[in-house]
Amino acid sequence: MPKRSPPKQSGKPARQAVQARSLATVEAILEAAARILAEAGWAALNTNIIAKRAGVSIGSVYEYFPDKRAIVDEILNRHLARGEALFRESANDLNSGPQPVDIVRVLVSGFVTLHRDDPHLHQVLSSEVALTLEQKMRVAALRANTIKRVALALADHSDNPHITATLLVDTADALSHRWLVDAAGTPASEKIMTNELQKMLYAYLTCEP
Amino acid sequence: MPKRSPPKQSGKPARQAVQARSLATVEAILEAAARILAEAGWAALNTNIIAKRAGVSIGSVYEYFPDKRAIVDEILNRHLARGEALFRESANDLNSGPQPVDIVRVLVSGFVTLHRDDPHLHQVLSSEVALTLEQKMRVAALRANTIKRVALALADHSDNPHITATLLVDTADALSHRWLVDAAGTPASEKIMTNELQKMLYAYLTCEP
DNA sequence: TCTTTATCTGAGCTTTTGCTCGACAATCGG
DNA sequence: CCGATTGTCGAGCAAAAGCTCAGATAAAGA
Repeated sequence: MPKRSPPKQSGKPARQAVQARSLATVEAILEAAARILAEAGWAALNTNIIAKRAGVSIGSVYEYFPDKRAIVDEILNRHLARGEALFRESANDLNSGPQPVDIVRVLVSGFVTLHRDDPHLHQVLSSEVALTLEQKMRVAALRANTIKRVALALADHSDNPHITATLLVDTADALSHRWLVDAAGTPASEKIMTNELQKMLYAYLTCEP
Repeated sequence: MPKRSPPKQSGKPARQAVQARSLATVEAILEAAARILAEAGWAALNTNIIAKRAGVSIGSVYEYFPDKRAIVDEILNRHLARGEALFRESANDLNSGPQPVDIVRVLVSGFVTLHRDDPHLHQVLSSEVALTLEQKMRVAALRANTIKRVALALADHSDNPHITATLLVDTADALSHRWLVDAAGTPASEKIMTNELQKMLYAYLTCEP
């Protein structure tokens, strides 16, 4: 007869934390994994190291995560969730018929906020960790929604809002990513560059050829 | 007494191909590795698979490459070499006091050419394979040189050529990468987007606030 | 307090995979 | 044509890393 009721019978179901200490264990595991990734990269990440750094045993890791990938997935999911939340907040700032300056400012400051968070970790996540199909679709959906929302705000300022919005969004995302994430450690002149980025997007929006 | 003279004594020196058939073996190995990366990603790449797909034995792989990483390094080095060659060619197009339109056109078409080559492979290389410090420095140097060259051409068209050139280069690189590499398989409207990209860069260069 | 449930432990099993090595085959030089 | 050199082969070794499990400990419940 089975000795334990809830844990697992043959390698599958992960335990759901209920007591406070187990909650802390889960967080310690996630934090340890994130720090190892940020400091040493994906190649250095293994479950034994995670357990040691989190101050728990390897067994505990597998009580809460079915496998190694699930740990990284949770880190990734939390980042995506922050992006989605930030999108919802920023969308409000585009409600009352904003002018080009406002649109550009909201867009750039939004991506800067997103990319300022734990740059080393996200550098590794974006350049060393392969996303699952589901995660790729979630990223694509967030991008599509952002473009759609910006296109709406651009209705009076462009004769092809969707294309214009695509340029604005992709540029703000890619450049803030490059300066804040890829160049993490080269603080250079974040202020100057983001300011210049706004100038470029504004020029694109307002200048007639 | 040692049986073989050149091969290796204790695991280090890789053989240098001299006969035609061994040259073909090396190319087959590199091609197989590239195809596996492009089709299945870094996680699916192992030396036994590479050998099988290349139609050679695992022993042959280690005759020409000291370890697995060296195979990927060679693929990476060839791509970097193409980028550097393309830079030298394009630099010539910026010699005779080019106008903003010319500068933008050369820049965008250069990055488009670079990113059109084997998009799936390079998507994996840029999002799953960790670069060595040396490779990162080589990429940084190429970027710095490109910016410097563009800044020179901009001398008469900007009061801060270096900052302006940084925006132009990083934007052209990042956006063409996103549309041609990340979105590989979504051919969408490459023509339209790169055209719009040129419009944006041109507006930034020529419009006064 | 005593039972039950929740959580934690870590030695070690198992699988994966990078890589070696001794033998064999092809090509070349003279 | 016949050594010498270059190139090929693939079973299997060894290390790394993912993961399991039986039992110990802590908290909750009665």
